[in-house]
Amino acid sequence: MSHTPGVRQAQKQKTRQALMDAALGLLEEQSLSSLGLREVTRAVGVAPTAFYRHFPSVADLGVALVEEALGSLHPMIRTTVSPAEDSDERIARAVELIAGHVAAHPAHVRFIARERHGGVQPVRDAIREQLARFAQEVKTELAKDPVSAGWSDADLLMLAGLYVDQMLVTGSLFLEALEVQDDQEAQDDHGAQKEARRRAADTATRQMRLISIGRRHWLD
Amino acid sequence: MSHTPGVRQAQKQKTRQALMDAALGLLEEQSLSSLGLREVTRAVGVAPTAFYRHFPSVADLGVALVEEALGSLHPMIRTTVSPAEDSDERIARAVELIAGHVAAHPAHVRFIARERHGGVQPVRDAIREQLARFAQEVKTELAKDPVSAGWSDADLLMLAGLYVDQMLVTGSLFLEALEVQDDQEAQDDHGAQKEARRRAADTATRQMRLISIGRRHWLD
DNA sequence: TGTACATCAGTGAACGCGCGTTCACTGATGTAC
DNA sequence: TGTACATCAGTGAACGCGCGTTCACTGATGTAC
Repeated sequence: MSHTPGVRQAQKQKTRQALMDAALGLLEEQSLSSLGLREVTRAVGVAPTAFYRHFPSVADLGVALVEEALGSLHPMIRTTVSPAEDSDERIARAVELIAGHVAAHPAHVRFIARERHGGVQPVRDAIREQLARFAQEVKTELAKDPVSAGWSDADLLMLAGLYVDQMLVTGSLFLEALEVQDDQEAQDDHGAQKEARRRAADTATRQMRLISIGRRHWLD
Repeated sequence: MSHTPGVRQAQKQKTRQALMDAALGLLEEQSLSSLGLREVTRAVGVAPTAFYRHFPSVADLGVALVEEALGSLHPMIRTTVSPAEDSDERIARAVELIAGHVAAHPAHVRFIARERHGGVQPVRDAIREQLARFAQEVKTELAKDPVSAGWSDADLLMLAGLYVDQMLVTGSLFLEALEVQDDQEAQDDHGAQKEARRRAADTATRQMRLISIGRRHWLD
């Protein structure tokens, strides 16, 4: 190859990803500010000192995790909020999308919920920045909707923020529903977890519907 | 005195409170799962072993802090949500009340925001329980309002949950506004912090107003 | 294609340090008579 | 009121342990010619 080494870089990237994956796993039951560097390297199976080849500190690994957890969500936001024919249908689609994302990446969602107000400032800042970007993107989509005719910029951003916060609240709600199964350890076979998930979806749907109604009558 | 010792119990209570106060102070810049027992006793000026006379572990101190932070808020909730003449006036009162509470007890508010999804399960559980109580109390007050005529129980609880979540979102918003001052270190004397607080109040007011509008048109 | 040198991801020993917890103790406060 | 004994909040020494970070190293991969 011309200039990109190949094998060596690929192996490095693999180890780096293994460190992030191991950290994310360990963070299911503790917060970043108590996560140890040795804990992470032990879980991966490399020497503690290898950590420094990839991150200056655990906090920097945390910032990388924020990017991984939220970076890929921007395109999804765009398509979800964009104007649709029926409001109820769009809400149902958004709730299902959040439910699916939480089911597919529970550890990422938990990490963001936990560290958004957590004890590590660079990570809090990275999350705040990503959420602000989300709000701007949602605002841009909302502005395209005919329903937003006559809305001030400040009001559009206010509503976008409400949607972003509500997205996180809904994510946490589904996360709690996922934890129901762990509690009962398969002794109840007709699905208390499914029931919890259904109730979470129901609550989230109604809340979004109420916000949507408020939106339609905002300029009355 | 008859059966209550007095001096000894009072001194014990004083030390216990000092431990809680010191912990709350230390928790401004870290999360509970990384707070050390020795750190807390050092801040108070007692021997590490004295800690065990008051709490079995740091997690139990955390649960006591949840009680301290949220226990006294229940009466406030009741009077704030209860039916009022004018909706906008009630919203303004609620936002001011939250702003005042955050200004008076920032460390308590930060602690709740941080540990609600934090790494210490007993503390998460204690917070969840208190918030569920809030939701029930809000629901009871909402039910008394003529606006709620025809609402199902599930819808009332859904709205109560939305209000409780919004209360926490607003609290966090004011908390962020408080941190603006620290960043600039008095080099800007015409109050960037006051401006941030005003914008937080403005956003919170508009969001609550939108929810309130959605509420009024829920049964349309 | 083959060789000689450079790079650098991962190693392993070593360090000083603060941690949580144990234990027997002390001495002021509380209780019984 | 005075005395003798019980209680118990706070002490201080000691322990074994895992932590983050340093350093010189090794050996596979990459590069120059």
